Amino acid sequence: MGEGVATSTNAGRSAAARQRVLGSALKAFGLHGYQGSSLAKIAADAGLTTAGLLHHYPSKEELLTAVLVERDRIDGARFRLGGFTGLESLDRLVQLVRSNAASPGLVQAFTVLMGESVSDGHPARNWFRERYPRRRANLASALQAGIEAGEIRPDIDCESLAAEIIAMIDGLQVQWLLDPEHIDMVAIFSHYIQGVRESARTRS
Amino acid sequence: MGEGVATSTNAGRSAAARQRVLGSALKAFGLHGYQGSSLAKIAADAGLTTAGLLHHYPSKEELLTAVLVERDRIDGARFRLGGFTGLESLDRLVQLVRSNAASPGLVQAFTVLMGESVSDGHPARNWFRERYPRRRANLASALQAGIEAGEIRPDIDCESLAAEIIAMIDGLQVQWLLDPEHIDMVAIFSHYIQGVRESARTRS
DNA sequence: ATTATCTATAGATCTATAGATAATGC
DNA sequence: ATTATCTATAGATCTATAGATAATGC
Repeated sequence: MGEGVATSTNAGRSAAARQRVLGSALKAFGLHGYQGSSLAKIAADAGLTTAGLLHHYPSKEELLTAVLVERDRIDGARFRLGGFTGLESLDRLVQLVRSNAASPGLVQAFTVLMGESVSDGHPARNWFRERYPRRRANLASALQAGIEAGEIRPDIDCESLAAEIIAMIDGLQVQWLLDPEHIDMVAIFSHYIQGVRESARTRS
Repeated sequence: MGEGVATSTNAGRSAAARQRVLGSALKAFGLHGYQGSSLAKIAADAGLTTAGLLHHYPSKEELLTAVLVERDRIDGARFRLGGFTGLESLDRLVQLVRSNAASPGLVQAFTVLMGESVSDGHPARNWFRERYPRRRANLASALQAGIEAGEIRPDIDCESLAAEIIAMIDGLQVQWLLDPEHIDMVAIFSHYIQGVRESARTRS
């Protein structure tokens, strides 16, 4: 307990309701996509009416934005590779994929929204457009540090390699979500990363 | 013109209308996704009313199915790698990605539907669930032929490598669609395939 | 006689707003 | 006095059906 505000205060009730709504929204978006989810069902799942939900998030678009911002907050450390550089950052990515494999619901929500987001005028489009350069830059600079440490060959194009690795993560998630029994996402990614390591490291 | 049926016959008018509807539907699904597209707008774009469209495709789901079946028909030869085996099939994939890069509308439609399809109960889900094993088996058997020809190392797991390569194609498309100026999908994929070639070929 | 297409509309949504009610805050 | 939540509903969809109309088919 001890954490957060008492639910008998207004601030506490509000914060608790907002959290429940974010959770229900993420679940609904994963199950049915953004366009396929209705505020009424999200609200009911969070124990509110539609009007009650809209008191906290004034439109469906702002609710989606709030969900994405919340993920940014929670994932803050996750994709930031905190402290891992060079070849070590590649192993760290394998760990991230492994932890994704344990959260199919989250992965499904992100994959659905990622797909929807490439359609014109989708409210998540901007978020994804900003997210990818961030992810690429993050990974690219970790790899660049590996070059400077003499661990990675200096002729590697870190930005392109980062895009390539991120594409592999995203693409494998689709096949895995559609057939988790048959596609061993962690094994395939791990094998792929072995190949990247071998071709990227300085020949000794 | 000579091709097809005269548009003054019933069969001809029908076939022409069905084709227009399929084209409008594919365009709409790419722009707004399946859930975000309305039959009224698709019908209007094809020069029909909603009821007129539903005469040809009796429900929205059946329209989506028809769009996907039509793509199967047209792409029949495309992903089938017809005749290419072993390392050559990898070069053929680079050509396919290059031709995709020239059809952003098509790629967008497929990426949106692919994303939506991982949500529960989506009408495209089954199609994608069947499509991926087909694509993987196709590519895997082309690679297997390369092993038998002594061109590819026999310890390569062709099925896993096929899943890996297909994941790369799909993942790159997302980043490319969101930022085509910045992501050179063909260059990155081509570079990736070079790496695959080098690690897969028998050492001489 | 059959087929293509239309008008009209039922019935079920869905998002969002207006305004009431009941709680906490001071 | 402010905030959380509700009831009620406006207004705009959306899919699909019923049944009419106008063309082609034989």
